[in-house]
Amino acid sequence: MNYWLIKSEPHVYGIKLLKKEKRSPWDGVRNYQARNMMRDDMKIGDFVLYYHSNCAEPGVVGMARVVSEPHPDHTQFDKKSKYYDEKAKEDNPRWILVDFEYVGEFPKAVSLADMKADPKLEGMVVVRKGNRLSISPVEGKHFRRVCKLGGWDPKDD
DNA sequence: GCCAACGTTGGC
DNA sequence: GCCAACGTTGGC
Repeated sequence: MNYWLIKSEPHVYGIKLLKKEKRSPWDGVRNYQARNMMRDDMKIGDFVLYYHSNCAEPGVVGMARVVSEPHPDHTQFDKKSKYYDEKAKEDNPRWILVDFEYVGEFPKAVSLADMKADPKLEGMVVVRKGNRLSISPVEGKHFRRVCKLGGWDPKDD
């Protein structure tokens, strides 16, 4: 079992929208490190901390789960999409993603400030200065700590 | 292959 | 809106 953190901007695709749609392909990722993690390392059933970025109070707001094998991001072939990539071909896709499923909202959000202030979360990728990766691996001990801070019982998973 | 210029992310 | 960090692009 691996744990992850994914960032999304709440005004673009917030956790409320994932809740409504139940599951979603994580399209639009155009960073090779993030792609490689989805393509090579994510497994069905892995738990994912859902993080809101670029907003008044950035932080982890809930839980999601990997629910698909890796497959091509269809937006790379769509000329009308802002994520269209002219170098990507149907028989040789460049961008690969997985689908995530809504699991739940935390009873209380865990803000970035809270995480930075918690000695138990030292070293976690998301609290590191200058971190811009939209997907990052999370250690089990950090995952459990964030759940605890959010009032989320991992036994519910 | 180096590296300057440029673009994007995202906290503040 | 500012700016630090850092990925990407393209000239050479």
